[in-house]
Amino acid sequence: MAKPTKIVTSPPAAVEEALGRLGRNLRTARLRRRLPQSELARRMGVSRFLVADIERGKPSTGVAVYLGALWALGLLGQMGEVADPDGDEEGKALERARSPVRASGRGALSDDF
Amino acid sequence: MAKPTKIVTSPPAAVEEALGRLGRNLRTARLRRRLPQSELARRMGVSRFLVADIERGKPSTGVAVYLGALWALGLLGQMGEVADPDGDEEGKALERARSPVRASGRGALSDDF
DNA sequence: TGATTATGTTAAGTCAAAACAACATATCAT
DNA sequence: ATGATATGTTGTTTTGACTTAACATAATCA
Repeated sequence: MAKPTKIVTSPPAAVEEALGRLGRNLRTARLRRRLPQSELARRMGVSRFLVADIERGKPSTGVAVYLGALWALGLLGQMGEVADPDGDEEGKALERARSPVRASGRGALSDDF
Repeated sequence: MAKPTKIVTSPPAAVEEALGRLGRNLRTARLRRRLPQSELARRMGVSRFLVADIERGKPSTGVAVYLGALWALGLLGQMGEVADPDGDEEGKALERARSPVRASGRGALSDDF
């Protein structure tokens, strides 16, 4: 990661908490499936140390490692809702406030780039 | 990241897809809040380039950066359900199959370490 | 229109993420 | 108890993630 990124070296408490819980959840899911870290690591194509890292909620580890674990455990689907625009009530409210009338329900705000 | 981690350099399609959607969702949420990348970056304590990276769904970027963005956008709460043991039907089924009778509902499988 | 702002792009330097090996210590069978 | 398996720990090496800076190119607005 190089030049100490503050958010990674010492993340906000809420982020650390979320990371810790995610790690514990991954561990629980793995144990339920009776997979050793090494076997899950093999399926993901990484070393067993990375699996240990994510189960500890290590902040600096790449997202793809976390998502890869979810994928290998058959739990990736749950990521779909995470920042889903449809569930972002605050964001929708802000948008409504800007253009109160418009929008027939889909694809307001073109965010293609 | 060092020695090219396969799952990070070329993740499974499902992971890449999930990452892409997450990135687009983050972008949508930011735009709705009328925040430039630089301002979101400032609140997260990182450079604006990192924000651009996660909106593109870059796999090698640290989890904490993604979660930090969710946090700065007020969307971190949605992470709580991600690998939640209660929602892991397959895992619960496996556990039930191992100890068919037990379990009064809570905290089967001690996963403290 | 021109001025301001937002985002993309490139380059160079720093430093820690990740792999690997080797050993220590659980944990689980038998 | 013994043996096998799973996880933690330490140290070394490599290389790419992240930063800053400077410039290019939209996009937005008075």
